[in-house]
Amino acid sequence: MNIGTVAEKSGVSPKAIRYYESIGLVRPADRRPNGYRDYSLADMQTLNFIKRARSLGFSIEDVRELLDLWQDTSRTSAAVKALTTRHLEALDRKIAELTSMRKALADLVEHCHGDARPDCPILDDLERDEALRRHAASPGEHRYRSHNRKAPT
Amino acid sequence: MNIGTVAEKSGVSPKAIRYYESIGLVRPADRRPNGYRDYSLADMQTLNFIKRARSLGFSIEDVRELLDLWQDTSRTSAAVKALTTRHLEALDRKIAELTSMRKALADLVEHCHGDARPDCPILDDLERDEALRRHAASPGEHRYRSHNRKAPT
DNA sequence: CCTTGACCTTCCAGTCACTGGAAGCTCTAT
DNA sequence: ATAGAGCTTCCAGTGACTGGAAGGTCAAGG
Repeated sequence: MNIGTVAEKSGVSPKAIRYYESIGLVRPADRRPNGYRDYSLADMQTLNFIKRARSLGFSIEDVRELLDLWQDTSRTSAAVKALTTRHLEALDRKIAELTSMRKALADLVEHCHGDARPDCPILDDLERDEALRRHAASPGEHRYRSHNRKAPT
Repeated sequence: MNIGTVAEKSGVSPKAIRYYESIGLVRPADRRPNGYRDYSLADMQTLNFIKRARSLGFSIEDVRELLDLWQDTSRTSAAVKALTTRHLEALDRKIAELTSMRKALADLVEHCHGDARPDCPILDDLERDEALRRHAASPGEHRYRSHNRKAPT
């Protein structure tokens, strides 16, 4: 199988496949007399495995470990679970971070009139220094009243 | 103010400040006779603004636009809101993507015994090709029964 | 037989937002 | 005088590729 064929079937681009080979994630492909890479069904399975792992957000280094475990018949499921749990926890941290950003932004967007006037609570928030932002957590809408000053030059 | 001082006060590292200058995000700092950069309070306010915008997940290019809007007294709050809404939507997409990964992983982790045996539903999932994975969505636990085969060599 | 176009090859550059480190100059305190 | 901290510039590296250039190969059609 040529690289284009295996790429299409596995959903991994030819560029990515060559890249994986160059970093030693997959073993170097066999070559035909004309120099073209030649892939077997087993190679395609490996690429599918990688594709799926990547789509679950595992890093290349994680995938390297997962491939090792997959290949190793004397692995323990505990090792696989530990690796996966670690990744899951990292995902949770990332989701929490983004969700916190999302919340702050939604809050800001909600209070911006979005009209032709320049007053904007979003810019007010960005401009405000951190200590003030913490104190500004009191209830009521007055904290969104615009009090822009000229930007520093 | 030296770069180290303004870095500490703004929470932006000296490296990052120099980087921002090099890409034209902030105007070149004044220099003292000895060649050291010299920062004003206004410069620090700009750095604070950038710091806060970055912490809300805005890209550098977004921050560039936000700074322009901030500096522009004839801006409209509609423009600021549009930019922010665009970013908010991107965040939502990212969160949805990560949450979907998280769900799949949590499902997998839950069904992995995590003991000394090699059977592992996580590896089974990674190994399974996509068409099969879709079909395997039937209820019941049998779909997690391990049926590892030797890894391709 | 020749051409066209789709493949394939390698290698280099660029992405994003910095950080690390080297080599060298300046300042402050002892 | 010297030590150590802080400043300068510049180059390289990060992650996981993608884009593109320059050139070889293959299959089909005229």
